[in-house]
This record gives sequence, structure tokens and C-alpha cells, in this order.
Amino acid sequence: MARHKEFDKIAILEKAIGVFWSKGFEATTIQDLVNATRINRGSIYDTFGNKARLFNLALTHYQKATPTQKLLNNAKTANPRKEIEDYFHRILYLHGEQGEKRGCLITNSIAELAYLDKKLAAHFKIYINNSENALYTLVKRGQETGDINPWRNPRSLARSLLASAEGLILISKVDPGNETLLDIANAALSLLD
Amino acid sequence: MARHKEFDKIAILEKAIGVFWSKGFEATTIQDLVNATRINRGSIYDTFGNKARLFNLALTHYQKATPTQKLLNNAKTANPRKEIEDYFHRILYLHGEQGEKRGCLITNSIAELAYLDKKLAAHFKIYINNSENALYTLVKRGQETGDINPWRNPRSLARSLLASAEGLILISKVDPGNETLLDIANAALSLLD
DNA sequence: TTTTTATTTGAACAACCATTCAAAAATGGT
DNA sequence: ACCATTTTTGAATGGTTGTTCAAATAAAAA
Repeated sequence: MARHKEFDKIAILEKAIGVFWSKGFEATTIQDLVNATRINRGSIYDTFGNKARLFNLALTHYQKATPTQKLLNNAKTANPRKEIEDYFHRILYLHGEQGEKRGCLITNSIAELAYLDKKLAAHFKIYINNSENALYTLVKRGQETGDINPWRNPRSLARSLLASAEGLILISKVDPGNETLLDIANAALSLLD
Repeated sequence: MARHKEFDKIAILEKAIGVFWSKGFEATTIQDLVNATRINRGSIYDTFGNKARLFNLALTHYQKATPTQKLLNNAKTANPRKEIEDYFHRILYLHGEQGEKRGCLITNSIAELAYLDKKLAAHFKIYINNSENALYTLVKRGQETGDINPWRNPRSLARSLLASAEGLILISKVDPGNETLLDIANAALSLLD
């Protein structure tokens, strides 16, 4: 055997995520990644392949810690109404005044890359479909228990909840007040009544 | 006096808009703009300054022909409920299956640039505020005539309508079916009842 | 027709881009 | 201590980036 890596792949990946998140894919240079990760250019290429592959890995890793991922994990078991409310509250916490002004890496990337990169577009489509389906499962379950208005079409409701969440995240980037974001979340949640 | 320009500034600007719209600001190169406009690099710089200035002019010109601009123009005079419905129908027409899959240049640019460019961020904030205010004016007027549910807070309602529109445009980039976009629009409009 | 002024042109610029690679350094097993 | 193997390193690659500029061109005014 021989030498092993001096750095933690995941820790480096998370620093790379920070750069892509702030600057987007195109505006991020390898030099930016070198500066942020404090490892050599060669090591980046040796470990992650190239910029596009590193970005893919960053996206996939980022995804694991999003409010959406929690939604996917809990869709079949959690209290439906509370889980949807928590979903919006987590988004509000992340993108409100005290939180990030960088938006969401995935939302940003859809806007930047979905039209240009077919492979990424397919990835994003799955992400959006999964999100919609998790919300659908929750809505459906909530309608069965009577916690959610049973007269609304559950598929339509899931779709509009997701759109509100995405719109909220986008609008959070222009740094409106917290009340604005809260209004959006509350209006979306009012569809459950 | 002397020679006058051989090309139409506006026509060139509209070709530039097409490139920025498809590729985003960072991914667009001057060469892309040369190819699309068919005028010389030097002429681009002579006429529009530089890439950033051209992008600003493109954004401003693009804005004049958006569903949002029509909203601003008609907010004080049009039938309130119909105007809001038309706003969503125009968005559906532009971003539905038969329309663009590039999203909206402004929405794309907010996602790409709002966090990095403070000047642009200020521009986007005004754009979002104006949109919200136009919707607010319409909601308020609709509530007075009884066409729109008077029990909802008009400011909150305006904000959530705008968020739904932005979310719809973002989601349109992953190319969902038309029913998905229609569901989102209808759910937003159901808040008027 | 000649002069004057603006536009058009294509080449050139330095800086920066993503990526590669051979040499140096470091470590685990023998 | 030595060897095998991998990581680390820093320099170098060729291509592309945004931008500039002087010369050539064209047209309105004299």
C-alpha cells in the first residue's frame, strides 16, 4: 500500500458547494475552487475529474441536506399537514433575513443550466418530480385523515405548493423583508384549508 | 456630418437578448454576440460599450415586452380580475409546451446575478416591487368591486400571486407537461375566490 | 470633387480559462 | 532501511476571454 489523501473529500466538496452556490457554475473558476478548498489544482482534478464532474458531485451532495430531502424522507410517515408546514418553515429559515441570500443551489442551477445542458435538465426534472410526488403523498394522506381540505385535487395542490416554494426562494434573492416571504408561505399553506 | 450606422440598434439589441436569454450572462461570449448579430466586435463595443452595459440595455429592453409590463400599464384601469387572469395566461402561453423553454430573462438573471452584482440586485428589487405593487393595485380594486375575495389581505395576496408566477416560470424550465403549469396558475387564481 | 467626420473592419492585446503532466514528496508494507 | 505506490506540487499547455486600436471605408457637407 501507499500514501493516503491528506484531505477529506467531503469537506472539500462542501467548500466547492459554497463557491458554486455563491457564483454559479459558469462564473466559478478552478482558481476560485483552489482558493476555497486550499488544495492544489492537480489534486482537484485527480480527485474529482473536472469542473463539470465536481459540479455534479456538489449538486448531489447539496441535495442531501435540503428541506426537500427531508420531505422525501418523511412523506410516507410524518404527520402530513405538519410536515408541509415544516417544509415551508425550513425554507423560510434558510432564505429569510437571517439566512442565505444566495438562493438555493438547485434552483439557481435550474435557472442557469436547464436549457443548455440536457443531462442536467433530466436530473432537475427528476428532482422536481420527486418533490412534487412527496408533496402529493402528504396531501393525499392529509386528505384521508381530514387535516387537509379534501375538495382540492391533490396533484394540483402538490404542484402549486412546490411552485410557491420555488417562487419564494427566487424572490428571496432580491432581499425583500421577512414579511414578504412569510406572506408567500402562508398563502401557500392556506390552500390546505 | 458624416456616415450613419448601417444597422438598427434595436434589431441588434434584440438579437443580443436572444443570446443572453438562452445562455445567461456569464456563458455568453462576445463571439456569441458577434455570430448572432452579424456585426463586428468593434461595432458592438462602439455602439454598446461593453458586455455588462450591453446586458443592461438588453435587460431593460426585454422588460418592455413582458407580461409584467402589461400588468404595470393596465393596473389602474383594466378589469382587475380579468387582468390578473390574463397575466397568468400570458405566462402560460410564453412558457408552456408550445413556447419558450428558456424561462424568463429576468428570472434567470435574478437567479444568476442578484447575489453577486449589487447594482443589478437593486434593479431586480425595483422590478419585483413594481410587479407586486401592480398586483396589489389590481387586487385592491377587485376587492372594492367584489370580483375578488375581500377577506384576504391584498398585500399578501399580491405577493403570493407573484411568487406563484415566478415559481411557474422556473418550473417551466424543466419541461413539465402543460397540465402542471396550468395547475399552478389555477391554484394561484383560486386565491382570488 | 474634395473635405470632414463617423463607421466598419480585422488584427492584436494581455489576462485568464480549464486541463495536463512529470517530478518531488510522503507513507504503508516488507 | 528500502521499495512500491499514491498524493502532492508547481509549472506549463493551448485555447479562449473581454477589450482596444489604427487603418480602411463610406457618406454627408463644402
